[in-house]
Amino acid sequence: MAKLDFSPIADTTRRAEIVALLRRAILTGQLEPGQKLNELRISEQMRVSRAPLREAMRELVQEGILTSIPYAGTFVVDVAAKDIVDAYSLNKVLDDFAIELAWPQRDQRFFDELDRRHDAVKHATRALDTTRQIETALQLHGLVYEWADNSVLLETWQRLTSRLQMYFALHQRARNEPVPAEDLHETYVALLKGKDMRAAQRHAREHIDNDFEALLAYARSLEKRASKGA
Amino acid sequence: MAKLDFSPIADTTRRAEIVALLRRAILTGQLEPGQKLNELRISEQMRVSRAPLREAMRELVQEGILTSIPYAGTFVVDVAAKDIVDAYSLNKVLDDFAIELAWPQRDQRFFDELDRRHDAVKHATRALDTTRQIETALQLHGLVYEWADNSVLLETWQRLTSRLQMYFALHQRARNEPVPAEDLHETYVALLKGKDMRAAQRHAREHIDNDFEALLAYARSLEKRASKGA
DNA sequence: TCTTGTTGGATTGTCGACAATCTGCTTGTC
DNA sequence: GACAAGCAGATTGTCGACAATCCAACAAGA
Repeated sequence: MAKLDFSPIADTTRRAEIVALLRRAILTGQLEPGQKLNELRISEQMRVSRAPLREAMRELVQEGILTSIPYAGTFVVDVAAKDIVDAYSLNKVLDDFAIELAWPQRDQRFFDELDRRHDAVKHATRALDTTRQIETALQLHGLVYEWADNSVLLETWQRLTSRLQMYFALHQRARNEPVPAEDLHETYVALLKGKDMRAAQRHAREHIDNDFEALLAYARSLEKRASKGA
Repeated sequence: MAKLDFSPIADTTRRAEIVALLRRAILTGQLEPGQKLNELRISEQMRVSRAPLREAMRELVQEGILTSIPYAGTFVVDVAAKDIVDAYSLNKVLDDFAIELAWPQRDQRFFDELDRRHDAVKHATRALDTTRQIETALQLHGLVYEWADNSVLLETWQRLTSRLQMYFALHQRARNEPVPAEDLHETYVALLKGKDMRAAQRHAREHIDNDFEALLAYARSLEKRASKGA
């Protein structure tokens, strides 16, 4: 018999597709923070009834990218500078842990996948596709989590990723400048292939700090604007 | 004007109440792992239509204590030994981080609340109310997370707590033995009041390891039973 | 006997309509 | 003009019914 791995077939429910559509819209910044989601309008646009739409929204509320106030509406979460600080400081701790767990598990498949994802980042960078660049960069960093073989950790990371992606997307849209042509992940990938785990962890922390500084500045500007508006 | 803090008024939607009811049933072990939730039956029992029930179930799926398979049903999550190991190893890392963040924030209110929650544990222990004992013990440990002033960390802890509570409840129900009369949290509370943060962190890790050993033994027995049944 | 197709019942997914609630405006009163 | 009461429109929450899907039992054929 031929050796062939079938992957699970596509999601068949409307609900799942709606979740994917909404998530994408939020994470790419098409839906802005604080914006209200009108159920009737969205359900008509998607040619779907409100039932599966509402169920999808409940999922995204629990995922942390929507918030719901009974009888008032469901909104895209507001991004405060504090949230970004919180997410990043936790991310540092988790990255440390993930690298530690994944380290002894590294194998040829890990290295191959590392290169594949790194290539994806480089490709998106060359294509000046910022949205895709953010997505692929996060997927690159997610590899150690997938290899850590800890389902709860992976799940936690995925939740965190949603927010980070949203923050990055907003940041990029706001600055609206060309993406950095140089490749910031070269060292990260090299260290993950190397023999010094501590060095890899240290680099990850610093790498995170770099991204973080730029994002935080943006977050602060957001808050200033908000307080002026109020 | 009198200084008075009003707490938010009760949840007004059926959905929220259903979520609370189901969560409680799952976390106390009234609904067993792997058990299927029949929508029609539950909605009739609760005298509620399926719409809010389904929305509530979506929330609990995202919360990680239910799993859903399209057109097949929604089930209470199965507990595998690996899951418990994963949850506990992550919990250790998070506890470390939480204590570190909360440490400089400790104030009189913190110490008062620490004592209050400790008393609650002791009370539940004396009353031989195992369910309540688990609940209060987790709330005691949650205090450092609340004081850490990191919303993402707190949220992560709360998700983790659901599972831990479920594991503990199942463990207790399975063993069905009287709860330990002695108080295991005395040292923990004392160290959190003291001056040596490292010592507190170390103790938390060891404390976790203790609970973990007992739980893991139970989890292994669960798996044995499952493989026999299959 | 094993495999394959069919069929009926049960359950989940989706829909359209109705009820409950909120919000902003208008109206009336002082 | 200021303020409270009440009304109208819009939106969310809930309901009951229908459609799509799955599963187990059974039948038919090799």
